[in-house]
Amino acid sequence: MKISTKGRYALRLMLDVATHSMDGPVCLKDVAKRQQISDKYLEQIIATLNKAGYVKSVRGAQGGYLLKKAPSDYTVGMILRLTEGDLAPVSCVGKEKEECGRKAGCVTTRIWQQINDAVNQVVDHITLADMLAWQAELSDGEPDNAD
Amino acid sequence: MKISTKGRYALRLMLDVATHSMDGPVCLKDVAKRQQISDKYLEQIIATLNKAGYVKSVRGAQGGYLLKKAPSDYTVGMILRLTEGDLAPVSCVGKEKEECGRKAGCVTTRIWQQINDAVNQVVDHITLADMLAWQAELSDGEPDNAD
DNA sequence: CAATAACCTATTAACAAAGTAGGATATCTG
DNA sequence: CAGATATCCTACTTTGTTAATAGGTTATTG
Repeated sequence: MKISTKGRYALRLMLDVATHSMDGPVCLKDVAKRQQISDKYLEQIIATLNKAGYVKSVRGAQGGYLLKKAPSDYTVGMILRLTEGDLAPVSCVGKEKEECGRKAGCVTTRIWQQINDAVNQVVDHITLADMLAWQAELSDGEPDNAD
Repeated sequence: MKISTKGRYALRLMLDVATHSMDGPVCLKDVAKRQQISDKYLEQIIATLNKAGYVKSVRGAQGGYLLKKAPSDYTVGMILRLTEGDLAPVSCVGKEKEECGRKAGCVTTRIWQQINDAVNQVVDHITLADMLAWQAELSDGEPDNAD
């Protein structure tokens, strides 16, 4: 039941870009430094976000990444599903249902369905904008992890 | 975010024992046949359940397993946590918290915490007794998977 | 005593997670 | 234009976990 680093890093990456893109594109080297994540690994992760059109890239010196839309347009669910794949606890529930043959008399499915619903309820109702607000409220003026 | 076969099988195993223990101990060979799971694998899983005192074993011919308490005394959460380990989506949340250093300014933790709470809310409020009721309601007289 | 079934431990095959590595391409700045 | 910066792209490796298999020992019943 763990969320992998890919999904967790993707979320921190998006949040970091959202936080620091006031003055131009945010480059991965800086994100890597602030978030303490390998920049090479971030490269792979942002590639997914880029292909999905979640960020806009600016190549070359002084380049980097920008969010394509407003922070309030990105739910945590969107970001996690893109990077993690379906968040369903088993493959016979969720978007990409895989039938298991037993479906009819299978009572455990109800549980997986409820877990799935509960998780979605959380992740689909929190946006990057919410997280930005939390951040502001927490550090209240101080920089988060900036050096 | 997947639940492994270990946890899923454990749940079906417990439910199967609960369902079929009216007339004496339930042996793994029968569970394996009904649930279409390797009996050798079930052995390992029930060992965990046995050590935790969730089931009572009866050795020798005509032996098998029985629930130690009433079905209503086993929540899905108990069974899953025993076999899967902590259900928390990340290691810095949940029972066995692992500090990650960033804790203070870490805004993503709130999300993992909320997911954790949501999942627990589901699994800690469903018991084997509930599942037995669902089963009865579904098949309504017919045997579930019995041969 | 023979069949049954729990108990115990080790091993393995397959897969995924988590990152590394090395280069090609585009763009800005001096 | 040259050089620095930073994205882009693909392949590889390492490590750990999952999901079983395998092969035996011990206890109990008929």
